[in-house]
Amino acid sequence: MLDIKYIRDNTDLVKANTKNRKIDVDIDRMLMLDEQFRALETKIEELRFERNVASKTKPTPGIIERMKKVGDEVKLLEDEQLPLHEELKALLMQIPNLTHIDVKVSDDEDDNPVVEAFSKPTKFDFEVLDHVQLAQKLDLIEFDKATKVSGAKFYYLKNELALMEFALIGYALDILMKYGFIPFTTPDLAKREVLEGLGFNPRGESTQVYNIEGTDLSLIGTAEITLGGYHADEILDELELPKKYAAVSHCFRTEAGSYSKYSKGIFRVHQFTKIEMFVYCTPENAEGFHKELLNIEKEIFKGLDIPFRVVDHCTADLGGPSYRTFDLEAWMPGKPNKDGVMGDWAEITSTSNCTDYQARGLNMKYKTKDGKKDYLYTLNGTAIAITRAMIAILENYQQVDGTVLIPEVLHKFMPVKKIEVKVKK
RNA sequence: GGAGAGAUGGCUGAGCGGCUGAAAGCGCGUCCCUGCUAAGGACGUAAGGGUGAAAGCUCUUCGAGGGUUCGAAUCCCUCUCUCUCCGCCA
Repeated sequence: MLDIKYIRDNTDLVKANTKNRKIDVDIDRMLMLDEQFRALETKIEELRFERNVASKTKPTPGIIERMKKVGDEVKLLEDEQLPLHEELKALLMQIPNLTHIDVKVSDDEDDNPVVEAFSKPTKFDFEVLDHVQLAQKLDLIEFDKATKVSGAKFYYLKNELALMEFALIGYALDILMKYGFIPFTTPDLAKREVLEGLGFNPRGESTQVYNIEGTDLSLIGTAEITLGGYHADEILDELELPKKYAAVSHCFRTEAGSYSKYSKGIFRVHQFTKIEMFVYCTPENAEGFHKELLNIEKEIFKGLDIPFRVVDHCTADLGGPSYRTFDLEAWMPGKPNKDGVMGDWAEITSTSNCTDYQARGLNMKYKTKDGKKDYLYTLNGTAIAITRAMIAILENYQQVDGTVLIPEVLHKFMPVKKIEVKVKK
């Protein structure tokens, strides 16, 4: 969340930013609630002060009578204050983070400028198949069985593709270790307060989050949640920064309201495996680490030899906590573009600089040598999202003879170099 | 799942209705003495909020939430977590 004092002092700026982000929050109402809340707070404090003074010593019967009234009045005012505070907080949490000066202002969420294009789309001299067709021919994914067992948008990975999950994990972790990331596996469930503190909304109408009935737990949609909650309510020493973490986790998403979006095969699913990078650092280092995260993502996909480009999220497409977000989009030969022609770019990774927005939500600070305290900056980035990477590999590495080659960098992590049609036994 | 013990500041740990935002020790900081180390002394040292230009004044917080009371770290209820023992189990 943003600092409410900042919003008070920079109301016009915050309003404009919120509008650019296409978020509809009644900021005037929030400020009005804030003012009422503080006015009540002052009254309550005066009464409590009176009571505290009286309570220092044994009171006379007269004072006891007076204090009974004071107590009742405090209670009354508190009851009046509570709903104000709740609405205020709810509104405050809806206000998105500030936006990097270089981010394109646009109200079209597809209007993300391409900032770097590294390679040309893969060329084929035969008719390409999409990953669903390839997976079927090569017996790599089971959709029908998954539907039977778990429902739509679930899948079983099978044969070489099941092995490839572990190979991709091994490959990506090797690179992350090189950059000094501490490897983690984390819980797949997290508390509501953690999700909310990080700027995820587990209860809204179009929530992406699965909640566990009868608990305050949610299935995580990304390890950003468990890595971001890791230092909740802590004050870190500046000397131990940065903290660079990388976690392998399952990710669960309801995909509510995403029916119109491209969702063939394993592109948009309820569950997948992902390695997430997360960095805690000081404000002045955040931009540098954002670049580093992006560079690592690029290194991973350059190594896999997948054509990709980098886009810079426009204001309409930025998530609430993000100050700036870059995506890697891979070339997916089997994905139809908006004109219905086969082949399109599709998101495979995303890295965000969340400045102090998440740290304020979870009360995470750092302390300098001279004892100054301030909120940490947090950044996150996808090292590899397994299903999306698999689509890119299958579709870009398909051969004229119907086989799929395994990227060379994965060879040391897998016992096969080529995916072939299985002989039925 | 059953039985018991516990949860207090950066840490250890006292307090068990009012003078306790909290003894003592450790740690940390500033200064003094000594000055090669080691040791010694003085003072300071929780977080968050309101108000204020600031100094200051003030409120809240002793796992969380609720209750009793003029007054709660202290009493009552509920929950969460930790530890020990038993059971079960990958």
